[in-house]
Amino acid sequence: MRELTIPESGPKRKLLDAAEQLFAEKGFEAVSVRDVTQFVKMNVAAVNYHFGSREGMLTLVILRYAGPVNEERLARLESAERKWAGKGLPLEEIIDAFVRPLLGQVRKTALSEGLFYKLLGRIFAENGDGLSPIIEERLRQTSDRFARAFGKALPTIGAEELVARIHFMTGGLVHLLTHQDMLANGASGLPSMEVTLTRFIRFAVAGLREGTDTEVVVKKGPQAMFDF
Amino acid sequence: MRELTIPESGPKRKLLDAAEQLFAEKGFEAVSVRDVTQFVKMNVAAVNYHFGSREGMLTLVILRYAGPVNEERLARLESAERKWAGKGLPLEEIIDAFVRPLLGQVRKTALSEGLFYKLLGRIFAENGDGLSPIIEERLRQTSDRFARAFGKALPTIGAEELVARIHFMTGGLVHLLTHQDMLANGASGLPSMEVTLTRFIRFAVAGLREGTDTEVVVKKGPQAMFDF
DNA sequence: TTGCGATTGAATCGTTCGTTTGACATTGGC
DNA sequence: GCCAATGTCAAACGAACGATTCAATCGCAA
Repeated sequence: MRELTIPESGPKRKLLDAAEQLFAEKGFEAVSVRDVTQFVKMNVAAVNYHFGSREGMLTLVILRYAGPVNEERLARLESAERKWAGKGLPLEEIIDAFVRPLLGQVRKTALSEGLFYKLLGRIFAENGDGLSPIIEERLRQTSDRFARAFGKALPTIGAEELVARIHFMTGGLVHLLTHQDMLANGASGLPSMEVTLTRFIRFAVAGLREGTDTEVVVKKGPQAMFDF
Repeated sequence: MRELTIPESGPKRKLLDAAEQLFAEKGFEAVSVRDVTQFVKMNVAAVNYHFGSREGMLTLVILRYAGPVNEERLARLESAERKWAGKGLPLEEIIDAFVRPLLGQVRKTALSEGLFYKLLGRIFAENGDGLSPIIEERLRQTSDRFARAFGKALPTIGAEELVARIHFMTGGLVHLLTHQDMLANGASGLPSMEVTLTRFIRFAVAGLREGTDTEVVVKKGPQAMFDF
């Protein structure tokens, strides 16, 4: 196996750029090493020479952006916690720290905005489903850290309920990233990601904060258990 | 191409059952026709004989459950609309009509509960991304119908905002289905889907109803182009 | 029993996949 | 000029894929 550092130029960089574009367009499984090498008119063997395997290339593609995104997430969260030390950290700030770093990384790539978000969406959608252990570990660290922050900000909500709500939120975020191009509405074109994320934060804050814990006493029949 | 009706017994049924289980476990792309036929100790040619192609089999697997789910969704929505005619249809009822049919179909399959929800999640996750046109059309009909109902129930929310919020909600639902097994929490085992869906409805209602339209005046950055 | 359509079986087709090989080209230091 | 490191190249490998072929077999009405 070759080094796992991210190249700033040269043929490795060229391959990574091509791979990331194709992965974003068609998904991780739908792109072969031949697709990638032909895209930049290089030889098939180049991928295995530079990355050891297709998997190695995939790992680097993901690491190149998922890494910085997760780091910025944690940095923003800690900065916010310092700022609100003593007082309780508002829910909006946590969610903001979780989603806004997605915006920060988009300009560092040659990809179009939409494609970049799709790439990120695909990364977070798998969430350790066949991804390399390195990536999986980093994702887990981040989500654990945020889960604790959410718990502090929402002390009246039970653990099980909270886990569920966080899952709902992350699901919405993934869907938002991967289906961003479906948000276009008639006359006006696509809303900017800035606007979409702001909308998402409002949505998520409301859903997370809703009431307190859900009464989980299933009364009798399969469907008569609503009391909101 | 052979007939597109869903068999109640016989070798076609046996193949469909095997395919649906494997698709649910590993995903649509990760299962070969050889996997399916070997699973029930039939010949490789059986799939192409009975369904015309792998794609034909996949379409039937999806149609067998996505069909009834969507039909029940529409039936429940119309029933609720009749019940609340005149008065405004409450948001909870719309979402309930959208998600509860998922519960109704689970007992009609030999699959374990968890696997069945994964299957449904995979279906709705693709949402016309490579699925057969027949299925795509039905999904589109249903989501159009519900989008209109949501619009009526939330008249103060702008169209673009509403589309975004519905996307957030469906994303959460898909994630909930596919990652249901991650909702387990320490001591107590998995919460029942009944409970999880109830939680989801509360979450979604709160997010959808939140305030009115989002103020979309982006303060300084380059993208200030919204005026609804 | 005979005949016939429906089904199954083993074998094989042509493709595509990730990966490997070994020859060849390029480069920089001595 | 020479060596070794580095990179590129065409070619091929074995495995897996969906699909097809065609003979063997089955169920069952005539």
